[in-house]
Amino acid sequence: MATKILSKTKKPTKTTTKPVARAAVKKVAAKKPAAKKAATRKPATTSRRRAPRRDRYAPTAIEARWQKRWEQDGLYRTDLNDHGRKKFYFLTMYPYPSGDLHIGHWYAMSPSDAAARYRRMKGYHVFFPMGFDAFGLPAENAAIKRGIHPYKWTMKNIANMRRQLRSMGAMFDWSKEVVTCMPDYYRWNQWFFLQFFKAGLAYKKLAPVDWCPKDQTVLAREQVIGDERLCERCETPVVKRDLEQWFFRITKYADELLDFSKMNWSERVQTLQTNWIGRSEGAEIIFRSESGEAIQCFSTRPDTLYGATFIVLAPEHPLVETLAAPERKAEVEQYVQAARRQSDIDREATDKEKSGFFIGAHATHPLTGARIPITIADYVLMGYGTGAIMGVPAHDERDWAFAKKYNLPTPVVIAPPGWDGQPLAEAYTGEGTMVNSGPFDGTPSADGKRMVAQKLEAIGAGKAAVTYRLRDWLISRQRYWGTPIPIIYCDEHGIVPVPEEDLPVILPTDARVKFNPQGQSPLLFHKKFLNTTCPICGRPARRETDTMDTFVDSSWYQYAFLNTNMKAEPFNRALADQWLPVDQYTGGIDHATMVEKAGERAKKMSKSKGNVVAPDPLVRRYGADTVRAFLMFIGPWDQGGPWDSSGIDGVRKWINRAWSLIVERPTAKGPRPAASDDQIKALRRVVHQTIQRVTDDMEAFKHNTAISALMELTTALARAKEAAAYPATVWGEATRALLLMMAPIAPHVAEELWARLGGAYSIHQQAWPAYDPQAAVEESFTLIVQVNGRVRDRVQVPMGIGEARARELALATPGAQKYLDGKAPRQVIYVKEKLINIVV
RNA sequence: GCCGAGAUGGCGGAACUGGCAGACGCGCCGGACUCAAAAUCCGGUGGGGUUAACCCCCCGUGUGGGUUCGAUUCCCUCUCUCGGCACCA
Repeated sequence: MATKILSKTKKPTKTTTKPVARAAVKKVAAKKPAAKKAATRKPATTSRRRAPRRDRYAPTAIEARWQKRWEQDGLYRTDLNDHGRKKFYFLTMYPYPSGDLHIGHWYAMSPSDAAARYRRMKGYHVFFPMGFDAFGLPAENAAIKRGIHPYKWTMKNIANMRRQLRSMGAMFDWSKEVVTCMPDYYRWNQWFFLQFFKAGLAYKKLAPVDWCPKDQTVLAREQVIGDERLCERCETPVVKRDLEQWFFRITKYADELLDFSKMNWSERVQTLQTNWIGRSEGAEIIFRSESGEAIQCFSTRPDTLYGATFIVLAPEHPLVETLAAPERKAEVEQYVQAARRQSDIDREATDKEKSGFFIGAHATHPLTGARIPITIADYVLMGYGTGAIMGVPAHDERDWAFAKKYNLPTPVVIAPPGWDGQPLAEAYTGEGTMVNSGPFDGTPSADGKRMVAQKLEAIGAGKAAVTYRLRDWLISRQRYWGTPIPIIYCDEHGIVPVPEEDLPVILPTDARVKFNPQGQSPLLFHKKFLNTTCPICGRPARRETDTMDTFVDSSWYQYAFLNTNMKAEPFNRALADQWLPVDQYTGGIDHATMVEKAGERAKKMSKSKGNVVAPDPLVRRYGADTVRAFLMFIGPWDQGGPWDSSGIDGVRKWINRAWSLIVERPTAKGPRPAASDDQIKALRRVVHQTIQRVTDDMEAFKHNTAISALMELTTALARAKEAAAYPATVWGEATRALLLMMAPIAPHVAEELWARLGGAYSIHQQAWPAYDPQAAVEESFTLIVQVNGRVRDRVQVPMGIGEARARELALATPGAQKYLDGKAPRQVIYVKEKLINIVV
């Protein structure tokens, strides 16, 4: 649903000091005294052999301990009524309780959690709720296959997935959890339905649905697999069938959905949305048949009206039967049946030859009065526009193909630029000048569109009109495991909405529900549910037995999380005003493709190898911190990609190194030299440069590069530790900064090490480290010396060097001398604190 | 077909506003430790040429062109990959 797609991460401008920081790291490294190498290893070795097992990094124990403590202390409970700080609402896709979390969930959620934790440390009042999208077909399938009741199956899965989600160590506020299959939740689906019904936005009509002939059931779109359109469960080709269905009139809001002015959506998502809505401007043109019927045709090119030489109706068009000449009825019927039998994929194949059929009737051209034939053809779709078009072969490729096949005339009415008056070799669909168009001759086609529409309106034969590809939302499912639609059918009063005070209409969970579908909702066979009384007259009546699409649940869950009293209202207005809009949503369009990929892979693997990419074993082996950090490290988050665990060792090693940095003594025995002023400066420099890098990366949701920076900092600190003894203030600042920056990414180990350093509980309630630009500043830089754009030398110079001096130094370098070869420079380009390019 | 995103070592990926391409990690190679292996630690690692060695040189960010002192970065062409839409009138 369009409303589900929220904005992606913003891209703040970013300033990195990467090369500078790197130089600093190297510098710190270079300070490593030769003594280190020479130092005798023996004592260190023995001590390492004796001591190590006791204090090795043991993720499982640490993680369990801190998770318990956080839970006890309610560390992640958000007081929604606290107005003190700037709010930040993180929303992530709530999972379907399929039974097991897969790696795609972790991929979507860990970076979200890291971002949420980062915001919290930056002083925001963060809300990060979690829940379950608990209605849906898999529960019913499980019931059919294994005889477990959908409710039981769902609840069992939710219990397991809660445990798995907790093992991630995310800062979800479980006190606000929502489970959509609970009456307190779905009663509001029903309530919304009733409001829509009253406003005329919920209506019922006959509509074609996907139908599996073997399972005797209606399928949701996502249950129809692949281009072959096979049933998900039994791989039988799906067919179309007409059934009475409930709809929400979302098309009424199409234009509103296209207005992005108040949205902060990415280009890509806007395009998707625009595509999806498919707005077309044009005109509705009424052709009268000779029998007097009005045929409404939609066209985006009213300017080509004078070139219309035939009318095409969709085979399903309601006028087909009325208009067909008696002697052609049989054949028309045959063609219509053939078209209906085709699967969508055949019908919609663009390269297929156009087929059509003259139905033996004619219509009158509204402007010229010409007599033009009425045909039916399967390239016209009932579901779009009016289901009828005017055929303008000279200016539409499909009409061209159709006209050529059936030898219809193709008069040119839009002259292409520089047209020589000769017949065209193919359809010309571009803009041009109107010709052979009576009073409109000479009008540019762009203006003609408007003018022709006005003319039609003036004579009552049409008007300017807009159509959309977007259809109304079909919300009914002939299924058991969903929200009952709160409607009652009375013989006397027809369709009667359930009174609001009677909500919720409870989905019966007793054993009398038969799940094997008969092409109708299983609820139809549940007499106690089915039979009720009419709210108006009190006489026996029947309930609607269809249930709602699960998208209804998820279209408002961001409100439900903010609700503290689901019994009284769907959401709390004051809290909604305070907390919405959602500040960051993950799980939308981009990550959806990742989850799909992970899902596909999992499917494939389960088929071929009998195993699935499950996070649990990984967590047991590496710990949640490593798994989280690895998922964030592998690449830019929004690019996704297939799951591949090679490389996870690198992340594990990093956390290990951070562990030893804090926990272990320096390798070398005996006193280290006191750190020199230069060493202290260099250490603080790398610390503060890293703070800057990591802060920028966290802001930009670039966890991969944030982790790289932290790895570099860890290395630099480890080397510094071996090289010298730093004053407690300096060393403390450095190690604290490292841990604080690790906290969002690897929350458990950061908390543990923080505690060991004597830090106040909890690290997750500390402020994000402040960046000191003074400390980060470099004293010198490497001036690149180029001759004709190629690097020929480098020279280390002080920061803030003037151009004249830089030029002097650069020209004096051996590299420059060699390539200048005595020639005088023609031009010298100086880029401040970067390079000098000498052009000869 | 249309729209969008992308293409950088053996692999995942990095690169500010046009300024040292390949950060960080994996893998691989070499070394230390070990009876040995694992683990750990240290060093190396784009390709080619040249050298006894150090040095040094050339090529290199999908293709071809352009702008520029200088292009992974900006512009145009083409190829391929991924995603969306697709007989939408």
